[in-house]
Amino acid sequence: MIYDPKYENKLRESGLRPTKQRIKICEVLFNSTETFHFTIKDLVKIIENQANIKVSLATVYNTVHAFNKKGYLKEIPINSSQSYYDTNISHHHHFFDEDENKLIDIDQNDVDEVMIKKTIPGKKIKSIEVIAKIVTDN
Amino acid sequence: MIYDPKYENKLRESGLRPTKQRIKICEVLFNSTETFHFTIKDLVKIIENQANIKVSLATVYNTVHAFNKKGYLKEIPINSSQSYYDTNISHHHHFFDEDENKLIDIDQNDVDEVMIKKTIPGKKIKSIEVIAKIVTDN
DNA sequence: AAATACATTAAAATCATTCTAATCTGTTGA
DNA sequence: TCAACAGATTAGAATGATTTTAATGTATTT
Ligand SMILES: [Mn+2]
Ligand SMILES: [Mn+2]
Ligand SMILES: [Zn+2]
Ligand SMILES: [Zn+2]
Repeated sequence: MIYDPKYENKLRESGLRPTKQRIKICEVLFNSTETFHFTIKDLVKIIENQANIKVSLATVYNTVHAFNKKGYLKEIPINSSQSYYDTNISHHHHFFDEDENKLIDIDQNDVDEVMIKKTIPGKKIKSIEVIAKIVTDN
Repeated sequence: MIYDPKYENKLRESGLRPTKQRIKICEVLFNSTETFHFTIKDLVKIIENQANIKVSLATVYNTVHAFNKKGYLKEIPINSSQSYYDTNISHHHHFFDEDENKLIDIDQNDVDEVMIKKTIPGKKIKSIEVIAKIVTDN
């Protein structure tokens, strides 16, 4: 089997071997020009729809976790029973539509850079996320 | 039984009757001058420690949900299997210490107001939260 | 090709949260 | 005051996302 070297690199750099299940996950996550937000359940559904190949839940979790740890995916902090991930790893922020339970990107340009004056001794800031909850206006 | 009218009001305004279990929960949540962050598990532990009275998990969830809905508590968006709540309902933001799994307040004064230029038709912003993840610096 | 290390999988375990349904208590109005 | 009712409490069951297990399969190394 010939692997798209882009995916092979992403996988190896994430500490994973390029297997056909993982290549399939990569195709779903990284093939499109548009980035998107997803839950594990969403991802499994997409794979099943496109699927000639079966991927177990355990493999999906394991692969998404490795990509998240490596920084090829970003987990978005949301109050939900499910984790939400983003294939857009550039610095940006989010609306969370509470009616639809959907994330919407806010460009970095659409928010002034968040400057935090307070510091915690011995700690460094790893990430800053802005989450704006939105609801139907009426 | 004589209720502290402060708690009786909070409860009634949240649509709940003032029972001794709920008064106890109020004492833990609202008695101290210091605000604090907690998970349901934390809260149950505090109640058990101070406890002459037994409160079921179902009642704790039910009461916390009612206070959150009414705005007497705030749920903080965090990637965690547990929900984190805040007794500080004033507008402020948070560090999340990933080593300790603890929230730390950031005063409104310590962050410039977050202005979002983007709008979504038919939707209004309900809340804006800034979460800065911090880790040991070395 | 054989040996090894790592991956896949179905199924079980875990654990926070929600639900159920039996029992109990605060509230109200006769 | 006190019966009747609405709502509250509770233990335990159910749910559902996530993690773990352990048997089997596959990529990689030698
Ligand atoms: Mn997670
Ligand atoms: Mn919740
Ligand atoms: Zn995004
Ligand atoms: Zn706080």
